[in-house]
Amino acid sequence: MDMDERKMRILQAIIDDYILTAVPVGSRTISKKYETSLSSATIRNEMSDLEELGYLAQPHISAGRIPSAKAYRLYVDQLLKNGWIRDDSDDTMRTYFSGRVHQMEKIIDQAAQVLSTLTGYTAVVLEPGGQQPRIRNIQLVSISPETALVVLVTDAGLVRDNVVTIPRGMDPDTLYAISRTLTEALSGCTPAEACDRIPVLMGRMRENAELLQSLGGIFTKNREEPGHGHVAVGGVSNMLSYPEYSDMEKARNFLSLVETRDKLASIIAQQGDVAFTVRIGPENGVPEMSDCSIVTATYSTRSGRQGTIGVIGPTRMQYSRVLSVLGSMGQHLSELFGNPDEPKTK
Amino acid sequence: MDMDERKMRILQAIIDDYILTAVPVGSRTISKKYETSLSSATIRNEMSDLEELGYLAQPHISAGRIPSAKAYRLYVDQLLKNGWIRDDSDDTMRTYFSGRVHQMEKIIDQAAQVLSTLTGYTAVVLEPGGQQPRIRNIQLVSISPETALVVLVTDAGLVRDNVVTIPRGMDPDTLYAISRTLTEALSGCTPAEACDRIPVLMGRMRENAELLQSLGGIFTKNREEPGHGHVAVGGVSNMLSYPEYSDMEKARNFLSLVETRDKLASIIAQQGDVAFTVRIGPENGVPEMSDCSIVTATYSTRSGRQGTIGVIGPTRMQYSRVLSVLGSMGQHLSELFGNPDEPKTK
DNA sequence: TGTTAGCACTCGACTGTGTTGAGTGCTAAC
DNA sequence: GTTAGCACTCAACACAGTCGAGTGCTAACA
Repeated sequence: MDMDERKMRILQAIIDDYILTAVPVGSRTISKKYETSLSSATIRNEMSDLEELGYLAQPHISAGRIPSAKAYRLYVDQLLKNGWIRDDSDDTMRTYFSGRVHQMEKIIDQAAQVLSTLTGYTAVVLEPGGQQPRIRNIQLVSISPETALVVLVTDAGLVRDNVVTIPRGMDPDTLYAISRTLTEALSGCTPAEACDRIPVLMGRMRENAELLQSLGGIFTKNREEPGHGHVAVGGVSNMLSYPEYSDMEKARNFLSLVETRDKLASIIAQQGDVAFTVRIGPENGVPEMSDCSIVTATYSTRSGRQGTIGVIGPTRMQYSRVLSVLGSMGQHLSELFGNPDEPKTK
Repeated sequence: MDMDERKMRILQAIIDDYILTAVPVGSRTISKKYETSLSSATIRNEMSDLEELGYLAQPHISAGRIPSAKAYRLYVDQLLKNGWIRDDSDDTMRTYFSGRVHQMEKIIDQAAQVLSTLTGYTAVVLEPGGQQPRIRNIQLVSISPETALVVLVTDAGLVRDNVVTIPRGMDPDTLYAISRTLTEALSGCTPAEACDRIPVLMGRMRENAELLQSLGGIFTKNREEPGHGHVAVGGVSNMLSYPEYSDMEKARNFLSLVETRDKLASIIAQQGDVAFTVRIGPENGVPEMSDCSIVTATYSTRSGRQGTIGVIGPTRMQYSRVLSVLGSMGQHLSELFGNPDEPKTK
């Protein structure tokens, strides 16, 4: 027994209907709404075949069929092959971003917000990560007679601030001089490399050994932290409106998973550099999410670092819409981070 | 009819039992578990009186009584008057904070996490706000030939970064010189004041007019933003485990309220400078939270700016525990922000 | 050989009916 | 003022019956 074109059409109809209603779909429904030229009995036979092939499942004997993960996989693969429909959301995307925000974190927050309202599911946006960021500038800014803030500018525009103690009474000019020396010595390095160069610098700047030590600590910390950076989440409450989450226990598990950002980030983080990743149900490997699908896409910054955007929804999510919205958003973010417009000074 | 001491004891017992079980409590329960010297009939009479006084309510005629908001109010007022019990969590508090983190945002995130696990409810921590922050230092850090990052250090240690365009080819030393001038001119100002001084500076630094204009934009933006700063939330999933949220619609409303951080912040933000605020049920004025209680406390930074920490739970929350934990946390945070230890350089 | 009509069967969802038990209010006695 | 007793109420639960959507199978038809 093989998949012929008609079986394909029927499967498609079942998936479409199930995505819409979340109710097991029966043969009569298909025969009346989709394949009007065929009787329900014929559909029944075909459905029986489809079940044998593993594309359909029956919750119980006297209910309709629901698509299996395998069916969704087929569906999505076809969708990706044929090119998803790019809808108008691409044009309207920019209208969702209020004004011109230049802080990466804010943009990411907003992106998650927009994604979730546009899709109706839960959205996650990850700050660009991947390869180690490269230091571009180091500045020591005094904040009290004894402490200074270390501002680390990396090529992602990302700022990591940390406090170090400085010798009492060190004046701003000295701080600046040190900052310049440090920047010259370490710009272009990853935190890990910077850490290795500290001993070398120690020799050159003997008088500030203590300070350098502190800096070393900061670099190691940055290296150790897998650091998914900022993780923005939006539309968590959306999930509760889907019948698959009427079970409180499930909802709770989902929620607490989403709350632990680190875990969430490592689930979403996309490996490889394909445009889209679609993980359906059990494919995502997270037991708490065995009946969720995760769709991710990437965006990239000017310096080539990659960020991930993702949508989490029930397995019966509207894949085509989600893919389209994610595509647009990815492109939009890439633009936004790729060639930053001059700030709006009003 | 008046509240006598026995009525008080019975009311107390009812509240205690209801907080524990969330089940309407009947006269027999009280007579057996709390007031063993009285028969259920006597309790019944007293309960009838208490209902007339507005302290108890009956969900339906043949069920036990549940405490009204007024009862909780009495209960909490007494609790506050007698001084809440400081439990050991004060000592153990610091063990919950992993290592020594120096980034305010991280600390706040962790605080929300700790508060929610310690209480079992939803916790919210607000960055210090209140009066306008005062500028302490301004640094321009170049990030590309044409753009610079404006690092604003305020007395809260808070960093707000924004990007401005700079004249092409401006070298770091010039940037530093400008930074120094700016710092000297504006340190001690609030963003609003700084904004007003821009025109004056314009005269002095004619060659950098454009840059100053951009800075002005940043200041106004900071002024306009009511800016509750960072809002950390923890333990949202906790709420789903309480029977009062078994109703999906309610849970959804709660969740989406918590998701809109701005709204949440303005609800939590505590006015006045009392140590604790307890808003019970309808008292909090938020329709979506009419059956939640909100308990808040404050902490303060070295510079006297105030932040708020809060716990949101069902009306029948364990007020004494929550108050105690909030008290400890407030003190701990104040310590943390008040006299920052030297960073751990490993 | 594929399609269709018909029929028996299954089973979840819903409905209506008791039954139970926790709880109350009231009254009368202590 | 306290308590025992009694009638009453009402949510929760269990049980049985009905309904309807859906299936599988068989036989007839093109």
